[in-house]
Amino acid sequence: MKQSLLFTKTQRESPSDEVSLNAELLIKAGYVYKEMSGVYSFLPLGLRVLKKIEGIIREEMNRIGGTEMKTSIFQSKDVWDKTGRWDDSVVDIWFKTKLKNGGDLGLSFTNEEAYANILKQHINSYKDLPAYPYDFKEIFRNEARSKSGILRGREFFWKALYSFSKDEEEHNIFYEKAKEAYKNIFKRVGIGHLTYLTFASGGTFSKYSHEFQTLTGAGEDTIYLDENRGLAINKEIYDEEELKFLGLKKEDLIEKKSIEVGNIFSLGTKFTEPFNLIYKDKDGREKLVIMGSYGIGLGRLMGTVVEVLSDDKGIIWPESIAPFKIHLLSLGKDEKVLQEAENLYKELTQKGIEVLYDDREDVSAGEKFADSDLMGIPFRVIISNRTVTEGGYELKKRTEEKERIVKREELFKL
RNA sequence: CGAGGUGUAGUGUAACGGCUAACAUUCCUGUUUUGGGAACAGGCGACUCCGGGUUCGAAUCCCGGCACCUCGACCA
Repeated sequence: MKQSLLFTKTQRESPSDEVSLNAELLIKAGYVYKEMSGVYSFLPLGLRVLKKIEGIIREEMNRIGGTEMKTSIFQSKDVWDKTGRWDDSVVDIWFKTKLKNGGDLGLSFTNEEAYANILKQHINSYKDLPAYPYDFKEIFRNEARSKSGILRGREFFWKALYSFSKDEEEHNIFYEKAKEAYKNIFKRVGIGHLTYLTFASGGTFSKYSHEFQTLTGAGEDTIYLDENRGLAINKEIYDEEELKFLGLKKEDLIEKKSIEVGNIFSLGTKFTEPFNLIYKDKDGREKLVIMGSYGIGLGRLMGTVVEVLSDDKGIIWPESIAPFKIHLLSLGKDEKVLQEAENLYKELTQKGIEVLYDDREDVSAGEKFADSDLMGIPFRVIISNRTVTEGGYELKKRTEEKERIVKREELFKL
């Protein structure tokens, strides 16, 4: 993409109504626009990052047998009455409205009931199981207070997968696979080294759920971490008894602030029972389906990466989720420079390499550098009078201080 | 929802109860410039969050509302 066609503009000053680092940088660099508290629009650059994250999650979900679909954001009262979760005294974060004919309508705040209801139409036999449907979707929660930029919003984009299994054993096998898939996801988006499997409250059907907590001061959770074992326990359930049960020693644990970037949960028959979601086993006996849920907030994940991987100049995207791989800058308006930059842009683009080409002719070098640092694209390639004279291109990684001259072969090898 | 704070051009800030609401940046025009947010000149851009009140006079004081931020409560 040519930067002259990118309508978004960087800002020098931080917005006065944002304190959190992720929002500050994403707004300054033109990735997101704040509509209202807890509600952000994703601009072209922001959407590209979100799509990259989506792609990684999709690959990992498909690899463990996930089948993607798209469920509606609109939810009917009837479905949610089955579990009692339509009731405002049970769930107070619904956004609800009325249809023209007076009927009730709610906007999805989670998906368990919707999935159980849909699967009810299709699951009859043990031959139909297991099933691992999932979707990417907007979720709406009327939070009393949103905070921390895009880390906790009233509208957010998530991936939710629900597992439907014949029995506990089959469920547990998938649950472990999901755990590994989640580890892969966080590793691939660049925060694996700071993300820990964390034991958290499990509810009625299992002793624990598992959260994936990324260490950052911007987080709203407190965990007790055993760094050597790579395990943590959420403060919510932290006590002597739990520690003993998990085999964790108090003296090995350190208290850390963290943000929950994902969670996986065994639901047992909590949602299948109200929907009478049953199947016939080999002997013709009816059994309730065992369910599990697996969620990741994509916007939160994106914000967490910014929190954890930025410096005083701006964002530092990992290659895997950067909006572009290369930021190509032309300096000055010398004909030769512009021509060479244009050629390189075309060539790289034709090879399928994502390039943001800063082709603005009337912008000073310093401003281009500052913009580039702020946006955080992994590789910067500069074409200027200097490089034209010397031959080759100037290459600098966002994570490195010094640039170096590379020949075209070397660049294309990258 | 409880507590505290803040609302002024697109953005960031300033202005004693008193002149045409100022400065920087962005943007536009022109000249000059091009390796770390360049220089000069000129210009556009604000019902000072909304509604009411006090006052000869309100961005400024008072009341009510709304919005935003922070702490807490809440939070699969």
